[in-house]
Amino acid sequence: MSIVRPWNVPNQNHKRVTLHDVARHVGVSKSTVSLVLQDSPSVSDKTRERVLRGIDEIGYVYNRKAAALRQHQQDGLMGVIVNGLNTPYSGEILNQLEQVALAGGIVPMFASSGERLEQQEKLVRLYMEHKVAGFILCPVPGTTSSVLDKIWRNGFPLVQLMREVPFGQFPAVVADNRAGTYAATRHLIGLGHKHIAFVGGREDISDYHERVAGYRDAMNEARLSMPSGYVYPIPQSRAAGRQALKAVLDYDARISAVVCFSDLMAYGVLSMSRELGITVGRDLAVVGFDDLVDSRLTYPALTTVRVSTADFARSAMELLQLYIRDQQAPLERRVLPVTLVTRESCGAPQS
Amino acid sequence: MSIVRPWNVPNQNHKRVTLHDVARHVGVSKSTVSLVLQDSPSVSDKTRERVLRGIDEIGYVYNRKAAALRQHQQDGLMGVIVNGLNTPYSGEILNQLEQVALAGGIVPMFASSGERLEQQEKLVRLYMEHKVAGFILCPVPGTTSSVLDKIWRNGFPLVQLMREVPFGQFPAVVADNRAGTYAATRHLIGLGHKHIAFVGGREDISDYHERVAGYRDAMNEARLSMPSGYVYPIPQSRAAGRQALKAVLDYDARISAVVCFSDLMAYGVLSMSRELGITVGRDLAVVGFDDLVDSRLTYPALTTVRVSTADFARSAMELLQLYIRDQQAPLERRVLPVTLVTRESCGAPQS
DNA sequence: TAATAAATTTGGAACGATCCAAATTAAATC
DNA sequence: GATTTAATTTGGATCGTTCCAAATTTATTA
Repeated sequence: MSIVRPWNVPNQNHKRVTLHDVARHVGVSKSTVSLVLQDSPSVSDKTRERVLRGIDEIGYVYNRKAAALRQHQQDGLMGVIVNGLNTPYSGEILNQLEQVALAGGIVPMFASSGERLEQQEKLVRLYMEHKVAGFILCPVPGTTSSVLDKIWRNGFPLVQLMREVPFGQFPAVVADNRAGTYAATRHLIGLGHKHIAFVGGREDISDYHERVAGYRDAMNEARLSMPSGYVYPIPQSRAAGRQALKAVLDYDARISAVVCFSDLMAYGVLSMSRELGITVGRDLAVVGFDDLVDSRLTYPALTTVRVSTADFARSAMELLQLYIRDQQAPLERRVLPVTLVTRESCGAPQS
Repeated sequence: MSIVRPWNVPNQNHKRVTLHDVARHVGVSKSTVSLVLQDSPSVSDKTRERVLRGIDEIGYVYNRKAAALRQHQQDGLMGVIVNGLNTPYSGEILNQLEQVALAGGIVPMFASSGERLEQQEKLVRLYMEHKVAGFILCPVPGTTSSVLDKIWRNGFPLVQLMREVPFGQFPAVVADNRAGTYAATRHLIGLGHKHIAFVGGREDISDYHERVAGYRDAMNEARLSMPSGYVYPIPQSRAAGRQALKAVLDYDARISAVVCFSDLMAYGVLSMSRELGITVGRDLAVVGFDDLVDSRLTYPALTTVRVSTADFARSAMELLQLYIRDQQAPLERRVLPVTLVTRESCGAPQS
């Protein structure tokens, strides 16, 4: 396993301006310049001023690699691995994470696993080589706790985002999935629906089971029957949503409501409804999950379960920061609250 | 200007396994281990084998920082700064860029400027401190060529993506914006429209002017009049699209077609049309720009100008690689071809 | 087998910052 | 002005690699 060489880069000739150069230019020692950089109180205002000016004059750029080398490890990078860069929900989370991270002086490195185990592994290794301070990770289905354990034991703290590895003892920030679909399903039941399907999600990911459980809770509570064909798992995408609607209606034409694993799935359901001549909000009720920004502008506007992406980001960063400070800190698992936001897609009066 | 400290991280105690440890464990010199890592041909198969095993046994992780320090500079990072992480178009580009980059052994660092100059500047400085090999940058409106010049003169090659700084002599990859809106407008004219508006875009960004120019070209060619209110620039978002439609219809109720600066704007236009009881495809023709994945599933499906995000990514990386190899390489500016994809939103038969 | 050539392996000097203890300078006290 | 004390400044040693010239081992040839 030899190292990956980034392209074929000629050893850069461009002579680097170093701390030493600044020192010489200003006429002090390199130690002094270093002290100024980390604004130590033990340097006089006069010299600080002079050094600062000198830095500007010769265009010095701080070298974090050299610094990190000396001060044993990390230089303010953080690895964030999500399932996809171009899925709308990830986009919103990334955006939030970036803001929180930069505010804390941390530079996030985002990447997507594409739901592929070997890609995830490759990224993890690469990021470890770059000595990230820690990982925020949305584990690919099939990730074993031994994979996470290897990361952790190498000295890299990690927090799981959105999903969890089964039986693993690692920090995580997840939505209250069960409560979300429970509320959604209850809402539909309250509107008089009797035949309610659940579509989308992958059976090998933790959040799927939680969301199905919430749906089942509500259905059982109302003593409504759920034949096997009412639950239709499928990896999420708009296209899958289209397919799923067709599948459940084929199974039982009486189905008058579907709770979707995600908004993305719901978009597909909406699209297929149009194609089948079904009017959503009247003939069919649809609930999503996530509350993407698009969801208030779909036609009809989508009733959905909201999870705050800002909360996700903030909680994840807080936890990660905790474990970076102290890897031995007690294990914490945060469950974020969800709220049902009713719009037009269920035909109910808007909230 | 003192350096930004990433949180308050205790000097990591976790004893690092170094190349030296591997050497001692295997019983060779550190130089040999280093040679194995870079799979040099001058090491015998037997020792290579032994070293590789040793690396596994004691769980060594390559330290790119140390390496980069010695080999004068970069360690395979690349800075990518786009305008937003959560805009659909960026998501698609990021996704493509990541794939191309990783395939080349480069780890991309994505960030968003949020269209704010000072944020862009901060990111650039941060990335320079991390010694990225180069930048791919979608310049914030208002970016002067002197800003880019500073980056370039510091030894960091850069390629502009999607937009260009005025009068700057820097490499760029842009879409053939003018041809795109020209084709879109001609399409509408061909369908018999006489009152055609152009909505969206910021006047301080290069692509806006190009797209408006394409629209004007077609209008002039057909001798159609364009009173000032027909062109309605506004920073893009769905909400802006809604507002824009209202504005142009207020200005002239005869307007029967709008070419939008982007698909995102078009989504807003679609949404507002519904609200106003206007049937798109019959009463109003709408054309977008970008061809987001969503655009084939909107209602009605959006006619739009496609620019391949894969082409964008590949071209940008090729150029960057070129300049990383040789900063003196002749200036290149790539204009990517566009194609009009006709769907339902103009009422024309689908292509 | 000795001499030569080729193939491997190796120690030590970088790289550019930080940290520490020691040296210098300035301020405060007698 | 001499001492003590506090405030600044400073030279090395160090972090974990790579690179180089030199040393060692192995293979080839006379």
